[in-house]
Amino acid sequence: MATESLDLFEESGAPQADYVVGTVSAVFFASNDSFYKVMLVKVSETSMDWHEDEIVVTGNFADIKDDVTYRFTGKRVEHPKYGVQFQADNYQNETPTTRNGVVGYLSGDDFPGLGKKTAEKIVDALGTNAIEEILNDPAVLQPLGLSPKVSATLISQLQTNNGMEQIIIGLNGYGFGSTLAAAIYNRYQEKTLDVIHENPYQLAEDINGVSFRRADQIATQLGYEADKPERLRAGLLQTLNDLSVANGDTYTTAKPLLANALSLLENSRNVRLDPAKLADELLELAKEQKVVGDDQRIYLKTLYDAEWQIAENLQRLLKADDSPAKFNDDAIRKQLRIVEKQGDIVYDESQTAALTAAIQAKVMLLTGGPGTGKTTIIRGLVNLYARMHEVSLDINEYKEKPFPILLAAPTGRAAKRMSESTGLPAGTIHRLLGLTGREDNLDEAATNDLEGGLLIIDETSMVDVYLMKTLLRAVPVGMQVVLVGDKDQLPSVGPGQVFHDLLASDQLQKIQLDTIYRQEDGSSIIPLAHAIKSGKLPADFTKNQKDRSFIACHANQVESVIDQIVQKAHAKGFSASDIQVLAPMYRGSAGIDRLNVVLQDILNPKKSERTKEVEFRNQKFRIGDKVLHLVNSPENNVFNGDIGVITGIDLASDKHSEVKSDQLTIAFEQTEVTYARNDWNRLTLAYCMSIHKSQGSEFKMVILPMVGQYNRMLQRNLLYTAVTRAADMLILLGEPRAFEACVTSLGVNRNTTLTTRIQTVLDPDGTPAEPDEPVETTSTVETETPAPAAAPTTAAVETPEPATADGTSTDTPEPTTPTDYRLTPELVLSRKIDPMIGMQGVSPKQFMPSV
DNA sequence: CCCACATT
Repeated sequence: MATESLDLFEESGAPQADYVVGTVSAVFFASNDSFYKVMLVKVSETSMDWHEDEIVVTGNFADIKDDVTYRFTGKRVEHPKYGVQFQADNYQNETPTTRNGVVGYLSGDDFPGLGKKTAEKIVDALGTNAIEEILNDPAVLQPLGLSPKVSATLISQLQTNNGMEQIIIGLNGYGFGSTLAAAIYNRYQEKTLDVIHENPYQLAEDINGVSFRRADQIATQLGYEADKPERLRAGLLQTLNDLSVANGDTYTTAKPLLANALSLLENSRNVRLDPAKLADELLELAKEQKVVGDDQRIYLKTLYDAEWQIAENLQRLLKADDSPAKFNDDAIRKQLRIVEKQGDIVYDESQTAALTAAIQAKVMLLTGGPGTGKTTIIRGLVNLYARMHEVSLDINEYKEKPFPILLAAPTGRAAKRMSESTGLPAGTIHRLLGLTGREDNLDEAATNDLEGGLLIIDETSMVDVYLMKTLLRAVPVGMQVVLVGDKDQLPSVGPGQVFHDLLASDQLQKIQLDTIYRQEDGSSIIPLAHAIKSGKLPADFTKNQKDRSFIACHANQVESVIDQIVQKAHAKGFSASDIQVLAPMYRGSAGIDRLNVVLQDILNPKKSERTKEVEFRNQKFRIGDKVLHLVNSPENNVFNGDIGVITGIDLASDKHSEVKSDQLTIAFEQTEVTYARNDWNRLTLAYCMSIHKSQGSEFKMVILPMVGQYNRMLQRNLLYTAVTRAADMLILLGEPRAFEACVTSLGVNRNTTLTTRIQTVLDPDGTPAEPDEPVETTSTVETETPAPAAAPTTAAVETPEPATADGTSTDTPEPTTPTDYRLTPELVLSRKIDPMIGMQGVSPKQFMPSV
């Protein structure tokens, strides 16, 4: 057999990769949901300067056998915790090609009943490529007179060993590249090709990254007819996903769903389909429990359940008798004074009220804009908790037992900030729960049970419904939960607007922080932010202020105006790290990519022909460039969104170079990291960055262009987020109409029903609010918190009337069980519920695009 | 059109 190369994974971008040849003597770790493995390899040959027998090899490997010799290619890395490792990006089965090798392989453990003698006989007859010969045509064994049993074992074992390769070849035939092929194989294993033949649309349903259209192309190859029910259902699911999840909504309605699905199904095959059949398949999906209809709304089942489960888990935590220890206010104040003394801080009345409420609450929402002291409250709460409960905050004392306070955030960066501000360990929510971030289905994913007394989540506005459901499910009764966030920031990447909806439900205790502590009086940036929040630009918007100015220009002038501003600022002593240009999108003449090129030329020009420079994906990197790190690398203490400066470029082609591949060295605030060329996709120029990426950072001077070109990005919370990144100076430029468009178009406009679910579960007697006409919901919240003028107001601590702050809400009747709303097959079949899920009085004809 | 999460 020829050397087997799975060639399944991304090939190395490095000019020359190192290699290690050897056998796997132990597997230290094998991921459940990917091919990732950490293995100990007995080295027989290597290109590296390595004098030990064994080395730890990491990477993605499929079918590792302990008696097979592999050739791993990749690079040597230094893991901060585990020392030297070999990071393989490719590997091959070094299948024997010599006579002895083949004989050894065939007489090995893989082939029971086949001894050395028989193996020699086979090789003598068929040659050193005997394995390939047998696989091509098992009949070649016949003349050898092997026992039928031995011969059958031999053939089937060889086929199994090569099955994976066959499947990968099959997947390649359908046009799947290495990454997707690995994901598909991982999901179906040896059944992969059967699944695809049976129903190619299964791929679209199960595999992230396979769309309906992709599956439909395969189905066409396989001769699937256009009106097959599987096809119609797949089109409906894809459309449901496009209309809800992709927009951040948790549901859609029948009319757009059927109309869009019909056009998707018809256009991708250029056929006409019967809308009635499509409506039938929608009902079928409901019976299969893949979608749920509720009133006029249609949900993906997982999203429907997630909303209910968030509400139910909140109820579980709030209703529990196991209430947090009761303290009297005097005792709290006494301890608070000690905390103040130790922290060299004085809490004002609103902060004292906030801390006093939070220390006793089962579930507490804490919201406020930038500079309103959320971090101060978190730090104070941690210390107050330790004093009230007489627990130590020294993690060294918790070698055996769990730390009583859990701190987590949805992003690595926010977690790092949390850890820095409290001096306590903090991590991502995923890590807290033991999730890998690649789970197909958070329902099936096993999560850690949380232990401890207090859980604080920061940046809660970035948590989507799936993650919130999974998080709350893991919280034990009696653990206090404090959710901190800024409801006016950008919503989560995933579906829902959980933090907004929790606040809007009015069923949970909340603290609204309004007092601005961070900026001195006379600032006009914070009042601007508040004006934006309330939906209008201030009258002085275009007038220049001490800390803010506006320059009107058209999209094609943005480049030159920014050029001039930055030249001046640079001359005045602002460094590249002080100045941050923010923009909503990458493309276009006023997009991030273009502006980065312009800014790089001003702030870090190529000074001479000899200036070192490397090129990567249309970007040039030079020493001194400001760059953005795009993924989490906790082992280096560098996180998605961190900004650094290139301090070194080492070219492999340099005469004196000691490196084997080109390397960049980047200095971050606390650490310096070296990147081989393979890792450069983790970097991008950062003179201009997306507003989304800037969330959670602050800059001395923010330069913010806004033009009609950004069209659908022009939203209120986007502008709010950008403006609130500026600590000292804000320079706005562009088209006044674009800024107007931002404030008038509501950022928070996702269609969700979480608010209603919470109200139903926590306050079943209350007036059932009709869900969640987004405009109404938002205005409700805003009237509660009248946008303050520049004058600071106090924090409002609200305890909802029917809620359970004192843990004695036993008079609350049992909540209406959500099951009543669910469209189960039983209900459909028993005709207790009209299965037409909100389509009453609507004939499918109405969904037809008018021809 | 923008966006997060991970493994010994």
